[in-house]
Amino acid sequence: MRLTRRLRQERHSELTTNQLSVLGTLRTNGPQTPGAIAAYEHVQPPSMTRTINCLDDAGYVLRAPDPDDGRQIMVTISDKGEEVLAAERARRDQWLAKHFAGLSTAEKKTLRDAVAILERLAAS
Amino acid sequence: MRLTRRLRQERHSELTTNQLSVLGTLRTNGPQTPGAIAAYEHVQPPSMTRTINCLDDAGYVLRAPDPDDGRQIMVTISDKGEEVLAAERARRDQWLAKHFAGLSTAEKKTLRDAVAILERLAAS
DNA sequence: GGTTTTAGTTAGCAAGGCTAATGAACTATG
DNA sequence: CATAGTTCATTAGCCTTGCTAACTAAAACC
Repeated sequence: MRLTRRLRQERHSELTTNQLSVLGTLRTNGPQTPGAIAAYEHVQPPSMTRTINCLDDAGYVLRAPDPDDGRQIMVTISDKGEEVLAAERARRDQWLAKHFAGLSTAEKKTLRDAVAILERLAAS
Repeated sequence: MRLTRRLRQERHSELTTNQLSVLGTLRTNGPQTPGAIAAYEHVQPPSMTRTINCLDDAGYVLRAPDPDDGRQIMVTISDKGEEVLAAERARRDQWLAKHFAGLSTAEKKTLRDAVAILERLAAS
């Protein structure tokens, strides 16, 4: 919890950390249905619907009906979404460069390794 | 974000992860003023006031005026708070035992080392 | 003794969790 | 093929928890 809030302090874009996370998922994994995004982000579908609404209203994502299955909807990141994500990434790189400067090579490797392990635990 | 929400799913007590975090801080670091807790948890004082109100109303913490400085207030974990924290810890131990069973000794060491590094980054 | 600073709180706003319920589209079964 | 069940997204309504701005009371400082 402390780490999450520490990172929230670094956000300076117009988007929240949640919204950036969803946008990053769309960029990395490609267009997804709301249900798939919700599962990946570990929230219930209604929570994701609301986040997608915010992103949609502001033009960061696009909704398109699935031609094969009328129940499903594909969510895609828009050009505007790509731009804001790139800007945030640049800012994050600066932050990382500044704070990782004080870490040794071994410490950086420890963090990289830990990320892989935690990704697995989070997905389980 | 994904990891935070993954962990939220494991909560089964009557308290939220935020409230448990504050309670854990009080147990580990002893009685604190609201301002000190807010700084440690990386939130603004009004946010912490509200969380403490919730915990206070439910009897998990106690507020006591500071005899030396009339502006300050000391927040202390109550017996009920200790109990719920112990119960949550037992549940967490079960979860860890289950999910860490699939990790090697080296992987567990990596996670322990990473925690120390991240604590430093969060505090900076 | 009056001004400034500091600590905690109150008020009000927005984001984002959740469950329950709804509606539309797909699937399966008799 | 019709009907019943399932699945997906959404809506509605609740609560917690961030925030800033404003307020009160106590302390500190000319």
